[in-house]
Amino acid sequence: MKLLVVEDEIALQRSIVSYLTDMDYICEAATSFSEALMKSSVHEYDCILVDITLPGGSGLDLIRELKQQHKESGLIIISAKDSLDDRLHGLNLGADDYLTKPFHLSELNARIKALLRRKYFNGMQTIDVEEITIDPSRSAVTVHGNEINLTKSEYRLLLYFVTNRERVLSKESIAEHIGGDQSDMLDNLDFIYSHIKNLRKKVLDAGGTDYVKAVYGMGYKFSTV
Amino acid sequence: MKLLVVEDEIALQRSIVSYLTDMDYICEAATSFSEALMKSSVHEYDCILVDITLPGGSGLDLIRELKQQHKESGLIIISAKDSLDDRLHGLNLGADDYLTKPFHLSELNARIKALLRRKYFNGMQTIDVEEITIDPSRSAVTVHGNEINLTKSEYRLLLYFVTNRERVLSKESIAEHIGGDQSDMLDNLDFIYSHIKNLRKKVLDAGGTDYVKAVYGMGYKFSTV
DNA sequence: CTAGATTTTGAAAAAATCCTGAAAATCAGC
DNA sequence: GCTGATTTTCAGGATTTTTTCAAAATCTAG
Repeated sequence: MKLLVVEDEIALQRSIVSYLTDMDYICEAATSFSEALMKSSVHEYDCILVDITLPGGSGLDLIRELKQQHKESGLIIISAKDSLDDRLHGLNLGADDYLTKPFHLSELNARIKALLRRKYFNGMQTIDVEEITIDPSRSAVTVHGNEINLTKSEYRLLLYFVTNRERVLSKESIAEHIGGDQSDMLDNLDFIYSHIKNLRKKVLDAGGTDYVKAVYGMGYKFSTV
Repeated sequence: MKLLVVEDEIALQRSIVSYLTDMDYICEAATSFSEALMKSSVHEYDCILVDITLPGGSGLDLIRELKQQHKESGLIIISAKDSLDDRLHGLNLGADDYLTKPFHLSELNARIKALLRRKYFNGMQTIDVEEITIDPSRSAVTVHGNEINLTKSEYRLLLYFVTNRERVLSKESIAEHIGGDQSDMLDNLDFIYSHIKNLRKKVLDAGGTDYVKAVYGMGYKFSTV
């Protein structure tokens, strides 16, 4: 399996490449958009990792280009940004998964493995967490294969959770990711409770497990471990 | 943690330095443009506070210089002006945060804390001290690999300790770091005893060592030597 | 060694947070 | 404009954490 790592922070790039090489992947690296495009036009990669916070142009454009050039390559976004728009945008442009910095290399490895398995075994572009599957292109969610009906807020909430697994997410940041654009509504975050309650209920009613754990005083964590 | 305070109003400079020293930061001060550049070229500071209304040259130029000189230092602008332009300008030149006069010292402290946290903990995978491992991205703490469950205050306390190893931390500064946001006047610091007791107990129960040493009459020191 | 100050400890009061159910407000489609 | 769905607010009770308090243990100065 051959990978391309597009990352301008040399230290991070090195540690990623080193780790993935140890995992028996064949790795190449690029530090800029142009280099990434050039390399990907010559070689065929099973999976491309892209840091969309790369300087010198929007990373999202690179994703569009890469996806056009190499429809077969899996695409994983690495981002320092914490913005829902960027993620949805990236996923809509055809990325298969994404990872928010900082991340564990083992987590990256797991994502790559999952992506390659999906890519080569069923070709579905979905985010899978245990019995929950999210299809961002359709904004559809299934539990044990049965589709459940989520409201927009619940869907955003779930997406924010599953893309930040095992992390403690503050109610403030959750509110931002549900609310969309309004950033100065710090007065009352109680509506979070309702959305979490409703999401939990729908997942449980569909026979799923409640992975949403409250972390007292800190927020919530979507934990499958 | 080492800070440089660039402020020409002596009274304000004194009160800032005095307060931040109480918070157990190591502080140095500069009263002019040239002094700031000189000091910053000799020492490496974790964070530099700049009053951009400094006489003898535009403070924004100083920011540009400082940022060129020391890309690693965090940079917080202090200004009497309340203009959006100045703020944007400063941030565009590479400042990390911005504070408008007059401000509460506790507010300044909060900004510094947040900046240092971003600077040092984002991108860092874990903080390891002997058998204790802290994963800031997950707010998780393990002792000998076993996760222990800390409350918010205990977690903040531990984080403050491990990032200031071998230094005596006053009860006042510890209280500040636990309290987080509201920080006016803390008449009674006894609650620290409870948090320290609980943190010690949880670490010991997990088979760890108690590195929290009381320094009679001075405060506490997290010492592994 | 003693006296006074400081730290430790346990327990109880106070405060904060989370969960739930239901009502009020808002939004979207017709 | 109406109607149903969605979002937000609100109040209670349950739970957890934080803070207070007082007694016991420990420490330092003199």
